[in-house]
Amino acid sequence: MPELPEVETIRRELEKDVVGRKIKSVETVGRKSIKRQTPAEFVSGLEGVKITGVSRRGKYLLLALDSGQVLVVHLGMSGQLRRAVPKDEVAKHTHVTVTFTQGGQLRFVDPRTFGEMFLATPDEIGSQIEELSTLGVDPVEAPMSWVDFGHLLRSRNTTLKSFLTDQSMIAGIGNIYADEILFDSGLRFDRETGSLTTQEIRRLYRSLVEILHEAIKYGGSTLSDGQYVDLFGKAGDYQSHHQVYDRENQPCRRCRRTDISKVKVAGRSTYYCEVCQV
DNA sequence: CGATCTACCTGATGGC
DNA sequence: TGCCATCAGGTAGATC
Repeated sequence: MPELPEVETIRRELEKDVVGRKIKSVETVGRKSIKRQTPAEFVSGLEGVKITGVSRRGKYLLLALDSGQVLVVHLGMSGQLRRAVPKDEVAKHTHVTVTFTQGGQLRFVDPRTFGEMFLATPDEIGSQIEELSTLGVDPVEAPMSWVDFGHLLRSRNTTLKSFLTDQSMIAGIGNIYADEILFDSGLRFDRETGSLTTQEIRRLYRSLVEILHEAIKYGGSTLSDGQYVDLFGKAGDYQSHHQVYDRENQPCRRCRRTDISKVKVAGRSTYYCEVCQV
């Protein structure tokens, strides 16, 4: 579900809304979302602790705590963080409920349970925890030069889509934004990383940064299943700006001559325009 | 190293 | 109406 733009939308809201709050109590249900430590360890690491900041690396949210630990949140395919008050109805698949001393709650809801929450130290995040320590550059938090991007691109011998969605290269791009970025740059998903001209590299990097920023501006993408919503349950708006994703057999908005194609690559859908992307 | 498939889950949707 | 197959924003691990 959520890729960089959706996670960044939530990060910005958390920054305004939960930083400075103190955690009174934490309730976990089962351990579908708490996989790396016992629920008791998780709960005791949070109770009485204050949230001091919220950052993001790729699709990971990092809530800094005044205990020195970090609350790491990954939303997986279907995870949601939702602000609530205790009397609000508890949604199905609510696995973690954090209650603040000043009132109000933060709830983690995740039907498919691919998401998770855990506590770690900054040290562990930097060196021990594989997924985080091997994460590539975040293109919104730490943009690089297109020249460096070119070096990174050439360090791998694969297709553009597989490069873009490789979290150890560029952090945060998933299936939707890879397709949108490739369309915007006029490049096919199956072009080899080593085949790009200097101009194409520059165009790809410019599209990458632009698309992600545009998507953040519109609050991310909410597809027809309505799964992605922000902290307050609000859907994103960027889906109406999609040029290719989920637009199979609809006319290309650029050339207007062709219908958008959809193919399966390594089990995932890929949308593209046969005419506009070469 | 790189490509592909599987598994982890629940729920929505479409065909018959 | 039910039943079955297929699909879904992610990631890790096995296999070739």
